[in-house]
Amino acid sequence: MWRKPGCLSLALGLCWLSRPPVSYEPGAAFLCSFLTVALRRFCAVPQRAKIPKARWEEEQREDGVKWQQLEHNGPYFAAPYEPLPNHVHFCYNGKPMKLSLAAEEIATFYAKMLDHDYTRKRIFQNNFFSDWTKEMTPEERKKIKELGKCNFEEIHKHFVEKQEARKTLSKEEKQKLKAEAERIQEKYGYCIIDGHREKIGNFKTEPPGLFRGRGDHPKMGMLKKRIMPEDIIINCSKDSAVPPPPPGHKWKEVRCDNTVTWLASWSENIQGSIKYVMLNPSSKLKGEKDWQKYEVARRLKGVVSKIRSQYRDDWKSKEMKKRQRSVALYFIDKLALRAGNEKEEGETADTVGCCSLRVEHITLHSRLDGKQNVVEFDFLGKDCIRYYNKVPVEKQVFKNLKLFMENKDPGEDLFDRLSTTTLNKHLQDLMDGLTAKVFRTYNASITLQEQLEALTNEDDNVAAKLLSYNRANRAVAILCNHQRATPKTFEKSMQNLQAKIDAKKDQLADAKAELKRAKADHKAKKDVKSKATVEKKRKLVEKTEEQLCKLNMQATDKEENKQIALGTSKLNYLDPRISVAWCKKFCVPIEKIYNKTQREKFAWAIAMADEDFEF
DNA sequence: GATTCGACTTGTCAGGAATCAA
DNA sequence: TTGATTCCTGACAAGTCGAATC
Repeated sequence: MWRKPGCLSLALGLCWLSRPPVSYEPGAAFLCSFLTVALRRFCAVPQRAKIPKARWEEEQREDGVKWQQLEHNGPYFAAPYEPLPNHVHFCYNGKPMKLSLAAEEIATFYAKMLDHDYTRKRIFQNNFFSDWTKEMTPEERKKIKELGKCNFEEIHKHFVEKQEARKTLSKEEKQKLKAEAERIQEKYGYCIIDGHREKIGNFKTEPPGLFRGRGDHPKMGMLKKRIMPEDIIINCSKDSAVPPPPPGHKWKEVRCDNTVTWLASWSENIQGSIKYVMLNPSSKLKGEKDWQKYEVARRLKGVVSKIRSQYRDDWKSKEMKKRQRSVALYFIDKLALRAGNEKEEGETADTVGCCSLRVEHITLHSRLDGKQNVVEFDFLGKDCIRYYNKVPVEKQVFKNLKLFMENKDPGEDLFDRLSTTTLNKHLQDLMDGLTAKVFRTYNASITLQEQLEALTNEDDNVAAKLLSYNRANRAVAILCNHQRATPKTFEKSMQNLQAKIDAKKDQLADAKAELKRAKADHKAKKDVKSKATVEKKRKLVEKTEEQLCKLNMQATDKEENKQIALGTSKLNYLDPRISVAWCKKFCVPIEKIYNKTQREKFAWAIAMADEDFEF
């Protein structure tokens, strides 16, 4: 049996299958191969004995091997350091001091950030000064002893002026810069993968600078070193031309590993982690992965009630380990908390997720605001974004939490018998491919679908439907705790919008008065001309009413969106097929909800989902 | 079973491009 | 045309999670 969404995919897929890769057009070839894989993976796959050998082999490759051919031009390197002009001075203890090139370059990194909050933080200052002195000459080190005596003002001013000068460039000069950027993009920004030309996501190496860790990151201000060709590992296919390193340099390594998706990589010096050059989200490879992710979440839909009833049973388990696991899973499911991996102390900011919650992060209230068994969460999550929530929970969960907290210090782990590894192993046993983060994807997508169902009114105009869509999206963003700081210009732009609304109201009142007059005129004259005037005025009233309605919708949307960021959930958690289906069903142009880049990323969903799609 | 490493996704933010209003 | 505002994009930090290693 073919699954329902697969039927359409089948038709589209067979259509595209006949197109060879060389006749590539971004959308077309993408869908061709995309739908081929889809047909195999998510529809009922024919038995081994019934499919040709070549196809069977291709299927076997899917899980391990990602590509057969990969060609690219390597990464694009940051421009070399340009020394400061002679008239720009660094001053120490009130006196100008000429720095060595290496020390001067690092001083410019700090100088550029002078008006940023970072340079007012003690950790940032200390880390910077410590790393800076390491790069100084012995003479400089001898002389420069205190950051407080360093004056970077002139250097800062120099860069501000440089930036201003860029803004005032002539049209021709701007065109020239644009053309150069396009040339670089054209040369380094694309690769050939299995016969298809694909856009690369980040083809430039990260320039040197000062590390901007978020929150109270203990390493903020440390020097991020310049990446050289000798640091780069190139990944390309054996039979393709190896990209030439910049003259006078060589690559660290050239390898051919087609089980991975990166084109180049290097190790960064702050945390010792690896950075990668990868494909753009619009690429077939990324699209396939995105699709797989949502299919796993859709499979969870089929087993979630069973999983929920099991973890409820486990709340009463005799094994402490099971109890902790079941309560943690309940939080992950109900509150869309992240898994919460262990982190090395002192290496990063102190943030937590579900499994790494500590006793100090929750407060239990038997009664609060008229509700029973309330858990108050207060902790810093990813990127040091505060998670604060008061949640009434089932009595057994409340009892368990009391038990988990017994005889523990505030700094101790709430779930001391649990780790993300053991939790995920358990989830894997419940459903193939299930991990903690799948719950976030599942709950986000199902919430969007349910909210759209509840909020959309078929008879509304497009503006009202969009407000409903954004409200549904907002419900998900709140669930996932995607907060943002109120934009600095919020109040002003709200005032501007209100002024527009007031002006439109006046306009409407005028239009209505004119219509009234025209009606009276027509009543007296009863001729064709006056009748036409009435129609004209009536249309004007209708148009103005519609415009006013649209402005009101915008104002409501803006106000409700003040502290919520919709982008992250839209890009990473909401199955795009839900949105595509909604657009088709309610005749809303897709451009109203996805911009160009988003449409490219979700090309697979736009081609695949019809109005009946159900997550 | 704990730890580390590698590969990937998710998330925020700054700055430039595009759009709008005067 | 210009300056203000909004939107979009790229940069890059910070997560997740599986595999390798001890």
